[in-house]
Amino acid sequence: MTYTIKTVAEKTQLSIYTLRFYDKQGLLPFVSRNAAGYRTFTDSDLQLIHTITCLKNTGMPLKIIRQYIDDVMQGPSSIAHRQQLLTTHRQAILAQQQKIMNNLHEIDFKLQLYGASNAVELVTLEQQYAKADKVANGLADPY
Amino acid sequence: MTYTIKTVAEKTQLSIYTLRFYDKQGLLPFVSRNAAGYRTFTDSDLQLIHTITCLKNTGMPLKIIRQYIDDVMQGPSSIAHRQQLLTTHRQAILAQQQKIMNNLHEIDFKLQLYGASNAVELVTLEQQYAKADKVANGLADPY
DNA sequence: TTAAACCCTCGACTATACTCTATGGCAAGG
DNA sequence: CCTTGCCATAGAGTATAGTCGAGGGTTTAA
Repeated sequence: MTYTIKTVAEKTQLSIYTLRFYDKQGLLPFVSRNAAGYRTFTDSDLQLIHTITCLKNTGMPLKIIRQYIDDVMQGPSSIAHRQQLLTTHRQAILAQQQKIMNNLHEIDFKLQLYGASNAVELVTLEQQYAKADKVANGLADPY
Repeated sequence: MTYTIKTVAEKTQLSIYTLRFYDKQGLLPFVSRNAAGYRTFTDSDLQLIHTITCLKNTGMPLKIIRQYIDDVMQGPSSIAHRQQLLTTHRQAILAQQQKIMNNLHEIDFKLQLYGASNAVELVTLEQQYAKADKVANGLADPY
């Protein structure tokens, strides 16, 4: 079974433009062409594109994804380097998740404030405090 | 207590350039200027900048952050809109976290593969499959 | 009072990741 | 055979989020 770029675009939720762009960036060296120069995708290609989107979705820059793909093209000799790339990336993901969770808690705190029965009062007070902070320092009130 | 842009940059881990850029984008309408036109930050300003980085770190585009800040400047009358913005954003964060977790599992699966005692064999096999997939479809072998 | 260290704006430049247009070749159905 | 639709490349354009340099005013400390 082989697929045209259009079919792959539908299957992967990537636009045709993006697929061609990725190819231009060296992310799809594994995609063969037919006699007419058309990209001809196989199932194993889809697997690799899936891996690429996995890495992209977790925030890996295309440059690094390219390194990983280069490793894949090189075969088993690059396993150690692939491990290094993915392990480093794994750490980055976890750190990022942690950071986001902390920030989410602060957003939840705000939501709690806005959802309180005396929200108007609290928000007004907050603004009064900010204004006072300006006035006390001889600054114009921007509110 | 007031702070210069340099001090704020140190405190917030944002560059001076970024702070000025944010101001230019309308994210810091609450920052007053002194007689010489210098930005003069108060503690309440730092609080708001903290909120901005919270939203930015969780992936909110500057355009939307600006809407939120505009709400804050408007006072208590915008509470409903702030709630709407933050609630929507909260959903987006959670969806994103879920997606990342799923992708992380796949990366972990790869790492497990590369860490297996017979990793070389498995990776070789994988590549053989991919090659066979090409050959079976009359395509050139890109590996 | 003057030099170093800051601050300002404006506008140009960079990086990343697409997105689209122009131009032209190939392919499948009527 | 020819039109419609899909494929190709090159290169320009867009969006987002900064980053920086030039030119010029301000503050501070020796």
